[in-house]
Amino acid sequence: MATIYDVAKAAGVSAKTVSRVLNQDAPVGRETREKVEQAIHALGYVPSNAARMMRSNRSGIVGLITGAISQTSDNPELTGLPDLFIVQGIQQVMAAQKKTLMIADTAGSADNIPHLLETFRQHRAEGIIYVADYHKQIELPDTAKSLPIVLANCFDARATPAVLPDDKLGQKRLVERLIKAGHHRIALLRLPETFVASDLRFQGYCDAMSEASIPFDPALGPSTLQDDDPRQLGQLTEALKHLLNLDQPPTVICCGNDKMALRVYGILRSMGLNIPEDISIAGYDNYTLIAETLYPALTTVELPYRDMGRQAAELILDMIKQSDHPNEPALMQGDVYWRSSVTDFFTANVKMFQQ
Amino acid sequence: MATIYDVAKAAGVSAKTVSRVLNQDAPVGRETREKVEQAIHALGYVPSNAARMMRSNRSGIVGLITGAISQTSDNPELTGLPDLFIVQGIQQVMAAQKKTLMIADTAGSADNIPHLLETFRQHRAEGIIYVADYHKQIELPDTAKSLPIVLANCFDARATPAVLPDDKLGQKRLVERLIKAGHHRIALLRLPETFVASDLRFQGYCDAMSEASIPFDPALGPSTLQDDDPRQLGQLTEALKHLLNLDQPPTVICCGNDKMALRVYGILRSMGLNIPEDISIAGYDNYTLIAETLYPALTTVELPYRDMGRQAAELILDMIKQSDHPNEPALMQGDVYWRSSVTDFFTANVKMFQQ
DNA sequence: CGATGTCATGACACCGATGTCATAATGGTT
DNA sequence: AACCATTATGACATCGGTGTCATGACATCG
Repeated sequence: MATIYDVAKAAGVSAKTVSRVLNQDAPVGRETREKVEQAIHALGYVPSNAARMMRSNRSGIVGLITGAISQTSDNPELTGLPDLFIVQGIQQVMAAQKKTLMIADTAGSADNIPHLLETFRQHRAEGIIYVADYHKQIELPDTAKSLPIVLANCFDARATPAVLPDDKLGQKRLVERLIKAGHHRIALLRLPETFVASDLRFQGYCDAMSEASIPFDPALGPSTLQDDDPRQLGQLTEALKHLLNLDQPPTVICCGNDKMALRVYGILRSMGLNIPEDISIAGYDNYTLIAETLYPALTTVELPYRDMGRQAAELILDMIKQSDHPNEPALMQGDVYWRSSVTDFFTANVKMFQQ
Repeated sequence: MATIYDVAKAAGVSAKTVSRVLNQDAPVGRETREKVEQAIHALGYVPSNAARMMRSNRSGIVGLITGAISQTSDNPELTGLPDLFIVQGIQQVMAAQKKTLMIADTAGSADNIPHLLETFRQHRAEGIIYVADYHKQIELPDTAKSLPIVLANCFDARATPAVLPDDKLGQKRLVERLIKAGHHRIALLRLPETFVASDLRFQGYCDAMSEASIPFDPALGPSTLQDDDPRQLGQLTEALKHLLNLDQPPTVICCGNDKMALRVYGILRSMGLNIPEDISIAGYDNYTLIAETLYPALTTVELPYRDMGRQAAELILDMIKQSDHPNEPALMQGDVYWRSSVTDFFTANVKMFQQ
């Protein structure tokens, strides 16, 4: 590998002049510059980041940790899907700022974290972002104190700067939109309570209902499911039967997430019900693979992963520059995606009048 | 940040002795070692990778590129989902070998690649892995010649070492398993022909059929869909109607992927058909979010992403060590996941006898 | 015309590790 | 006792860049 001295010799100048050409931090004669540039090209010279870093003490590296961090063992199948969007958002900002992202995965065990941090420190990473696979509380090891750190899609008890989805507002907006479409009997199938999002979305649901002066009906509200997997199907069937057998059954069911909506589609159809003619369905996450593939396409709320990534990246860059960090987590808003799984009674009426 | 000299001073020894303690490459007196270790701990000293690298010239860094690389513009929504599993597989191997992964994304444009490579070179990455989001052919810019490089989930015309899913064998195994379950009339809804996997899986289908001496029926075989999105629903409905109206309709339909199977579920149900009582469905990808969530759960073939990642990582490490590279792409096998969306006539018979 | 300022360039030290070589002390051998 | 091998340690150069300072050549200004 060619060095700056090789280039200097080839161009007949000093190493420092080559350095100046590279960094454009001091005037260089046009003729000299061209000679140097030719030499660089001819030798295929690429400056060594390591050597640069030795003097400047600025690595330009940001560390990124994904995977398990809390002690509660997650479902390994579940992890790792949507966080990629967060990583992409982070990448965008980092690339624009000429920072380099160094990525590491806990491989499912929080025990690896200290070692990962050690590696990042060796590379003199300027800051660290930890990305969780879904909105949750975590606990960082004490080792992670010395470096600026930002949490994405998670938070801890020590008010470490965090970027979170605004689940409350998202659910509220969805329910508001449903009400605007003429729905009053709105059921909510909640995620298991172990999920932070479960309670927040329930609050959003309640807020929207009370602001529209629709009294809260316990029969519609708090159906909470226990497990995430196989047995859920039975619970879900029970919950749906319960809702459909009410004196005033709901006109729309909000599912805890798009995956649950996918299951609900299947169950309702096996009961012979059509969506949205017989009942409307909404999800949460805007997991496009599901939401857009389902027939009819699913009305849902976006989890703004890319925005969260971008925000987290900008936050960590700020913290690196000014070592000044916010106390409140940043809440990122997600849009409602209105698709054909929900009947809009007013649009329907308009159509009827037009006919 | 403390340096090795700070540690040396604190411990009352020379820097070189600290270095020896760190690297355990020469004997150090027990008492001295303990003093040094205490000093390291007290100062929170972490050796600088940059300084190390200057002497050793071994960075321990492997570069990873994800995202668009070919000129054909991909659907940005589609990209970036499953490749994370490949990245996880790579990570596992790298962590075990104490290598560090530096990740970069093309942000949807192949034009960024030269710049990414430049960055990797600056960090003196020892090799590069490029990960594609689905099995496809790509073309690397000429810049990517000097470094060892491995392609994962893609290949090029220059026989760059690659790791690919064995789509042909996967489809063959699935069809063999279907035949073993008593199916003879097996339909195949192919992916659009622009996908490399489309043809390979068709070959696998043909191989399995001919080895079982089932004559190829063009009415069942080559339904190829055009687009990936909205209009597909219409095409899919047409194709299904065509299949169901045959004199001898198929007993099972193999879908190009799990996403297509998800659509097929919806269409068939809106036609009033039950799965698998009226007709069996199989997918491809083992996209668990779909395959396990659907009711009934979907029989499908795994795309062995984690294995591919591991294989790619081992390959690049070999190439770094021995600069000896294979000419044939490594084909990774994926298992058949047998779930309840396909009727097994023999198991069914056994049950009937037992009743 | 001398003083001052800007441009263009080079010499040299330094960043923080580690490889090489030197040195001193210890213990075992002949 | 003289010699050698081994252990334990330090001095110093070096990796490849960049910061600091010095130098010479012009141009500008009062």
